[in-house]
Amino acid sequence: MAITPNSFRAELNNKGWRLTPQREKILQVFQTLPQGNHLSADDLYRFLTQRREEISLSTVYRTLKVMARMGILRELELAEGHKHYEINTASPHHHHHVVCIQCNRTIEFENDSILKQSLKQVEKYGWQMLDCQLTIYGICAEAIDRGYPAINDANWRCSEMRNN
Amino acid sequence: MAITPNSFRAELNNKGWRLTPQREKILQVFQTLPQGNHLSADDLYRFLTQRREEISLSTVYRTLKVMARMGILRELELAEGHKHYEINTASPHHHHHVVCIQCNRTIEFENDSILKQSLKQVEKYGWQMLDCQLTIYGICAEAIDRGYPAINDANWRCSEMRNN
DNA sequence: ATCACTATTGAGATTTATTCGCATATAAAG
DNA sequence: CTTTATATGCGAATAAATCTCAATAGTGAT
Repeated sequence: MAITPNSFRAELNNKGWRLTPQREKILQVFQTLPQGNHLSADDLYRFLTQRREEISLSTVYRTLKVMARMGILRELELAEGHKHYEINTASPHHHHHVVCIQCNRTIEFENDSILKQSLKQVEKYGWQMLDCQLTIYGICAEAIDRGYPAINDANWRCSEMRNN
Repeated sequence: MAITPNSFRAELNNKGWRLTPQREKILQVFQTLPQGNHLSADDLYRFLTQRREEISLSTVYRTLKVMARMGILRELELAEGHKHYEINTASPHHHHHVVCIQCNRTIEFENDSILKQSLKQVEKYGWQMLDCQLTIYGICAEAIDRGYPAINDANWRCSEMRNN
């Protein structure tokens, strides 16, 4: 099931696109990235150039976009103001994020039921799913201690949970 | 439960901030926005200036940020390259998005169980939730017809759903 | 293997969204 | 009414991402 250079080439060619050394390198980086790490375009560019790989920043951006469109990478919108990317694995390693908007800390968690519900949702419309991301924005315990109480507290009770 | 100018002021003052005419106007715009609409900073700026309201683009950006941090607005990351904002209502009108990465079309859907699961998740860590967003990226039926098959098709079967 | 075709690359300029700096204005609290 | 710190407006400054275009190089066909 895991993508290989050859299946990557096949998928690219299938759309009239090409496998280049740059694209292969980028795939390789993401595949060897420890579980839970994600890179920005700039992170990736620095990483590759430090390894003396020949690649330009433009190509990094272009390749990230292509791979996200193919569903190979997940484009994450955390709280830093720029995008991060990681390998888009299907269940069981598919995960979601909790982000503290005060300190930018992120926690990952897995939840297969969200994946299932998402799939059901898109199939209802006849779409194809590339990725689904549940991102929870909140305030971490430490930030609360430092005096950042959120206001919306009581609002976040589902109707069902409210009457108790 | 709905926020009023007065409760808005109270929440702002509570943090040492102020209710200004600009902030009140912005709240009002979002509150009267038809369900399902979302605005970019620029949309909002144009809308207000067309109504001859006195406000600067900087203030629009600043206010959107403040209100998102307070949990009053949801900051949406759809597929257009810039952020969109909408009122952040709790259940039952809380909704999520399906986005076509080819044509940028978005569909909303409601799902209370996602809200509940998110809440459970953050409480586990002792955090406060401001917002949770499930965003599903995919390819709409029309785009598939026009020849944009996604590659990841078979990957998106949960282990459970695979063996049938 | 070679060819022709067209996608891709690299480098730098450019665009677009968003933030910043600072002087002025103005809510809020006493 | 005064004080004080926050908020505003304007334009300049950043930062991320995209575009331009000539040169390069995968691909499929011959």
